[in-house]
Amino acid sequence: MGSKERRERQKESLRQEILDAARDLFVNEGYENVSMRRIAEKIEYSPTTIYLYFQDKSELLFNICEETFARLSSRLEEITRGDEPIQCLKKGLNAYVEFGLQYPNHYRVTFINHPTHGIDKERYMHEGSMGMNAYSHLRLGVERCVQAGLFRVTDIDLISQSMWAAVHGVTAILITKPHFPWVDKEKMISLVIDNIIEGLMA
Amino acid sequence: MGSKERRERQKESLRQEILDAARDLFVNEGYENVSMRRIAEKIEYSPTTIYLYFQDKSELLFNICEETFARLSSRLEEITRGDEPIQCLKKGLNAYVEFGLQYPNHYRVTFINHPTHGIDKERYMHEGSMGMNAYSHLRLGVERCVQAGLFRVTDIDLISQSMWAAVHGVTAILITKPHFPWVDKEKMISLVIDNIIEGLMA
DNA sequence: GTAGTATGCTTAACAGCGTTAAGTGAATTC
DNA sequence: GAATTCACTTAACGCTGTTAAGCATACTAC
Repeated sequence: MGSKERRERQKESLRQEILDAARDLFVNEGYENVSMRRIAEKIEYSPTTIYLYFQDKSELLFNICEETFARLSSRLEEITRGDEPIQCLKKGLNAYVEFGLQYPNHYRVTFINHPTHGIDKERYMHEGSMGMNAYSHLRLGVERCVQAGLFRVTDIDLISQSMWAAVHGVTAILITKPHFPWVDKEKMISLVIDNIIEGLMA
Repeated sequence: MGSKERRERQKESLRQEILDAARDLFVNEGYENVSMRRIAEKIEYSPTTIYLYFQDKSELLFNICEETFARLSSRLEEITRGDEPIQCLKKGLNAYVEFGLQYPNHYRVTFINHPTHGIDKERYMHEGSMGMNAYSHLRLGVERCVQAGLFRVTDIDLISQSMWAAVHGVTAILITKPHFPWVDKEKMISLVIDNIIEGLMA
């Protein structure tokens, strides 16, 4: 009796269809500018159908973000496999920024926008989430530099967090202020990364 | 015939009342979580009355932010009047972060949240705005360091922008991710600022 | 002093939002 | 063939920012 499995497959396929439609709209128009009704229209179902597959709008987004940040995570993993720890770290930080600029709406939602008074403050960036996964790659890169005795500071988490803050700053500000008269985006990214690492080296 | 002036004063006073109510709500609960109806309730007028004094919700916020960032600007001005250019710069950057953490909702709205597809992308941070004013103070501090020959890079705007990006990063991430297990917020702020300046010095 | 107008505010409504309760028609089970 | 389950829809709730229209009060002019 394969009918049960067939129906299972159909359900899964609609679930994916919803996710695809939502991703497309979120990425191109931004989370806040996309309504459940518009997603429903795109897949040609009624709005309420979505709620049979996802708890609410934010869960849609969460799934899409985890998926995207899994890609960042594996990208970072490749990079940090290199030999020279300082160069790896630089490349990793650079990849982080480039990734954010490549998926500004994902980045916006995951790292820039409101936890405000919401419940799901800890939905993203908790133990085991893809965002945390990416952070742990950065941490590993820092650890290697510290263990090689390359830095004047030795608190690995302190360093990692300050680096994250700095690269987040470049990424976020370039995304949220695209009309500011930036001298040269690439130069600025490099300068931030170089300075923060240069400043750490003895 | 002072009646016209009296009415003028009354209008101005209600305008302020609206602004005060809106500021209080925005700062304590966040822009997105406050409705026009709630502001109206607080001042005991009908919601539509607000529209006789302000074009829309975003204009309310804009006025409040300009007001707040004027304070940041003057705070920075005091600081950057000091003698030792590097110390001034450090203090200025520190003051920037502290200010952001002191008024997280103002900061959020002005520097963190969506321009998305809106019209008023250039409402904040344009020539003559208080945000830009604050930036120009930072720029002045950098200029003094460059002219004193203290930095290995000499492009003043490039340096200023990379510094802004870095301190924005710390500020923003501490505001938006308050539940992340930060090692020590103050230490992280210091490390970012120290590193970025250390990295620039020859 | 009264008619006419301008001012300041309110009531009612529009079009949209996320979300839920109730209902419907077809497929599956017994 | 009847009962039940399943996938989905229709209608609605309560909220949002915002606008159009209306209604008193205060001011102006004759």
